[in-house]
Amino acid sequence: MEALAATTPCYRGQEIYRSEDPADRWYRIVCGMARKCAVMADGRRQILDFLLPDDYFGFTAGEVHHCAVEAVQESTVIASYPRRRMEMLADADPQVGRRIRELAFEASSRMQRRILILGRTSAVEKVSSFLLEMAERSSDESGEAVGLPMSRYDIADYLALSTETVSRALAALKHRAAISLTSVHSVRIVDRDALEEASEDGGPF
Amino acid sequence: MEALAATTPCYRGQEIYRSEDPADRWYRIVCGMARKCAVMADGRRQILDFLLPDDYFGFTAGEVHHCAVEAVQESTVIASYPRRRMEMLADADPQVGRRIRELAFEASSRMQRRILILGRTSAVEKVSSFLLEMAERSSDESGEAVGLPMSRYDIADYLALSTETVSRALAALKHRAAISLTSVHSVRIVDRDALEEASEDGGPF
DNA sequence: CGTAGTCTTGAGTATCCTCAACGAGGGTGG
DNA sequence: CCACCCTCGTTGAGGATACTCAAGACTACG
Repeated sequence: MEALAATTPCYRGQEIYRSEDPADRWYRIVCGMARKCAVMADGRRQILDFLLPDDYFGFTAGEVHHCAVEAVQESTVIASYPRRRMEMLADADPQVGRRIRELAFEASSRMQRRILILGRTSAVEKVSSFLLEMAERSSDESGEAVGLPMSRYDIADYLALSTETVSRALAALKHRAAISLTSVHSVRIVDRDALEEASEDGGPF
Repeated sequence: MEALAATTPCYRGQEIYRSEDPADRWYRIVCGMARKCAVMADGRRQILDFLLPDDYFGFTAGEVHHCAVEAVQESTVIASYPRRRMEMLADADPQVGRRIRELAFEASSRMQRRILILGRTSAVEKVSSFLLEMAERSSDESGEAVGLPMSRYDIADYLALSTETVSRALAALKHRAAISLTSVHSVRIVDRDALEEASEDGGPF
């Protein structure tokens, strides 16, 4: 598989593909971060997923993409695979075919987890769940410090909230001593139990 | 594929599988309707998907299911396929393997559409989008009558709203002459343009 | 060091949720 | 066949939450 891969460095904000582009390649994040987004008729943007290292994306049954993917960080590196040749490879090699199926199932599971987060009612619940998700996925484990390279606006579009509400929810969690903001784009989980509790019942105070 | 299928009739509310059950079969709705749901720690329920005829489900990369599936309608019929043997079949027959991949990609796309609906901000937008989605998926085209066999509570858990708000949104759409309620569980789309406008459409897919 | 963009905080308003009561079907048993 | 009950659906009033608008603080970058 990797023999067919092409790696591309991307600058901050670069579009890896756009909505309606032909879906003739599959992709994987090598390092950095990207966002999968859709723009609605009225101009509002919705972020469907943040893509982290080793996440695959660009899979579709049809011939075109239905959303865009853009690099979030400077120096994000993308590996891409020619779709037709990968499909031929999957047809020829059951092991590859099985791996692709698993990747597709995982993508589906990730979307389901997203729905569970969006289904949470309060803003604090959403933001807490988001932080726990990012902590688990980035799996730095470096003292529970979680990098949030995306903007607050990105987070808001991801959680279907306003930027102000995201800010306020972070402030509330900080006030509860569940997290601390080491910098604007780096959160440290101080009290994981408190954060998990906030992600479940989120009730104020 | 179909040679290995077992078909099972289900009564209303019957569990096809539960959360944490071993994931050793794949499924397809033959007729009727089912709901995929997750229960959170505090007892609240979230409906991740409504499953309509010819929808496949039960795919997962892991060994257990992470949510439950229950029949919504009386006399829902489910076809199920032994996972191991299907995987062997997919390994042996590239055509089958390709089909399974496509089904997985489609499941992922459906989840993405769900996220776009949940990301909509107002209740009327959510309900309008939901009705349009159901109309498209059931594809009756019988005078634009859409069957809603699930309860209002189910719809509420699907859209992350309260039952009362779902009722009010339906009443509002009725008042705008976008829909009419032929019965409690059947909606007729009177003015599709008005409904699409209410959903602030433009979402891709 | 200055500027532009991002982030935070505040005040007021709109929306949705909670609580509550009432009405409509669908079964069941008398 | 009717009365009854139980669930589900609708409607209303009040309160909580998040959004909008606005201004100030901070950061990144030239």
